[in-house]
Amino acid sequence: MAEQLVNVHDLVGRCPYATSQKLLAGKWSLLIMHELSEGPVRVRELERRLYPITQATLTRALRQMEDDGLVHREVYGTIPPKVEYSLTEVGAEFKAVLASLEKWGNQYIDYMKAAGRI
Amino acid sequence: MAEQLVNVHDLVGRCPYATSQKLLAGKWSLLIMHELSEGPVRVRELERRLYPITQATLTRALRQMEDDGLVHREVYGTIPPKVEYSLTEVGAEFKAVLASLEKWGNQYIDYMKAAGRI
DNA sequence: CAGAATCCTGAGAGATACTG
DNA sequence: CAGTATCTCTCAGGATTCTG
Repeated sequence: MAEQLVNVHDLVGRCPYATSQKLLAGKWSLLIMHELSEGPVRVRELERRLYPITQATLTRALRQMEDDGLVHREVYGTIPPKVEYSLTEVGAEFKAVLASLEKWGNQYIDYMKAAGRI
Repeated sequence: MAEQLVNVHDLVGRCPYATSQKLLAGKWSLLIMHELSEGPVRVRELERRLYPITQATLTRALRQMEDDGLVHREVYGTIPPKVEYSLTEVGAEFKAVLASLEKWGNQYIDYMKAAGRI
């Protein structure tokens, strides 16, 4: 019996780690999830908070995340236009991850500072 | 008073989210953390589990993570060579994040399947 | 077995200008 | 204000070869 080598790319949609990696791959997705974690935010406001992200990049990221089912896009038919992004149901569940990530991130920062590596 | 725009890149080393994003940015870091979460693993074994990662890419990633203080490299002066990677103290703390990520990842997969989007 | 050294490619992100 | 359309460019990652 030859050893079977599993291609990890094929695990997206099956393995929670491979899937998460894919979803969070971008340079901005994690930060966007965090910004939306406390409620809907308008595009312009996101742009400010994520400075120096560019409009094109932000739009691309948000659309991708919408396709991935993480965020919801709410369009108000007003002039001037108003669009708010918020977390979907599954997206909101991600807040648990954000919480543990925040905790660990702070531990990490403290640790590295104490070790003089920051 | 002009509005101050904070550059999120400057938050690395201060904000837990910006910092985590930076650390997990790579295509493989999250998966490597997971593979090492249950104990030391030899390079060759990592290569197999992370197929189709290339040797050069794996080495680069591991060295970066070593610099970041996430993993430890143990060299056994034997012939043939044997090198094991393991999580450092802070690296091991990351297992809490992996746990919540695993939970969420599975929720996500189930949710998307139920919605027929996978 | 582990990894160094090269070269190369492509996808993602930045910059810019324009529209309803 | 939100979004589209291009174009450019960087660099992370892939492929390959070589060594102790």
